[in-house]
Amino acid sequence: MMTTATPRPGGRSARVQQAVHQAVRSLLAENDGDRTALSVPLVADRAGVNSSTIYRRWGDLPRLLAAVASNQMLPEQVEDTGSLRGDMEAWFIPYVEEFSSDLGRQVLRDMLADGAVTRDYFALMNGHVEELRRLAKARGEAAPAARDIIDVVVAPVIYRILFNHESATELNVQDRISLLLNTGPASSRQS
Amino acid sequence: MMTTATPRPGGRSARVQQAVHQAVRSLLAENDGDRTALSVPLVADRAGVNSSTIYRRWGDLPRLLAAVASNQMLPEQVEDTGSLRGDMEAWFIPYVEEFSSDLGRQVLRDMLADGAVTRDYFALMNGHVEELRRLAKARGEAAPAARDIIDVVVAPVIYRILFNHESATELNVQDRISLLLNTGPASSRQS
DNA sequence: AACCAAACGCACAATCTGTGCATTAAGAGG
DNA sequence: CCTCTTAATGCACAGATTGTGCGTTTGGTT
Repeated sequence: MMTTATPRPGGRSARVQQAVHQAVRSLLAENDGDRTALSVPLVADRAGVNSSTIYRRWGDLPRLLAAVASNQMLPEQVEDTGSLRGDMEAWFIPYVEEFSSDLGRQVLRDMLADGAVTRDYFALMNGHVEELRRLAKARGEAAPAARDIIDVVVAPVIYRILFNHESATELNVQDRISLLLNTGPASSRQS
Repeated sequence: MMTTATPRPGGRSARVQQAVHQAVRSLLAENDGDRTALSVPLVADRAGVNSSTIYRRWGDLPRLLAAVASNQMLPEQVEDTGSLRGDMEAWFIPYVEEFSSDLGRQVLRDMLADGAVTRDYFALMNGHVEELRRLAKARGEAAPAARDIIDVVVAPVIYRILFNHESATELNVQDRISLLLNTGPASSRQS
């Protein structure tokens, strides 16, 4: 995906990458996402691979973790459910469910450690948002600007996950979608 | 601040903490925020302190970096400029200027590595937001809910800094504040 | 002045990092 | 099927880092 494009996608390279990624995931799960419990040699042993391979392909542990994270965090493909609201819920709610957990939050943070990976990921997210809009327009629905979808729905949710460890229920994703689509509770309650 | 509360605030402990924090900051600045260029012994030497001291007080390098970051990221105190808009601009714009830079973004990420520190920081941020509202209400102004201030202004800005490396000018903080205060461009441009 | 607990420095074994050099395997072309 | 080419991997190892047991120092207290 947004890992290093392998010139030989079917061969040993691919097997090694899969083994290493799997090793990272299982080790993280075993230690509840504690980074200090991981090391390059540990991952290498678990993957049945030499440490030097990891150093060469990924540079260091944080970047390996970032690569694994970005693969794990791919949101589901956008699907046509018949309405923009439906599409957004089907696309974003499972995503939030997964990454608002303790382990999911750690995965998010791992990805943030590598700036290049993170930007690629943002671009991918943006692509999915554009796809949502394309589907809506094809149905004749009005669609908010991509920028607004990010700013009103995605950003506050991710921000609150990262900074305040909020759970999926606290985050109230459906309300945020309603807010975006101008059909929910008032957007700015003054007091 | 939100580092370990020292039972002996005036003594050697305080001096050591200051020396270590300063050492981290200067080393990070010298290496443009490259974490791989730092290590516990390096910081210890620079601070004129033994490595074991750092291991004991902070546990490991990521947590030390998180502690330093959270101290560095304190937003200015909220001040009364005569209007909510003015208060918000005076409070948030310099903050964004500082942390939208490459180095600032790295500091943000360092803080995120420690969940406890991050939550404390969120609480502090929330406190400042409440202070903004208190001042506004004391002047007889209407004030948006704290939750909305975070979701409309703070979250999108921080999200875009973290995930898309946007610069202060791209972020358009003033427009976001206008959006919050319902006096700016339409909140949701449909197309 | 004497005491106590917290904080620190020292020393050191275990582990990890990262790189030169040899070896293997995937894919291309005959 | 065989050979060739080269990217990818394994091996070995010097240097650096991690993290802890133990003795010493410091600062607040009585």
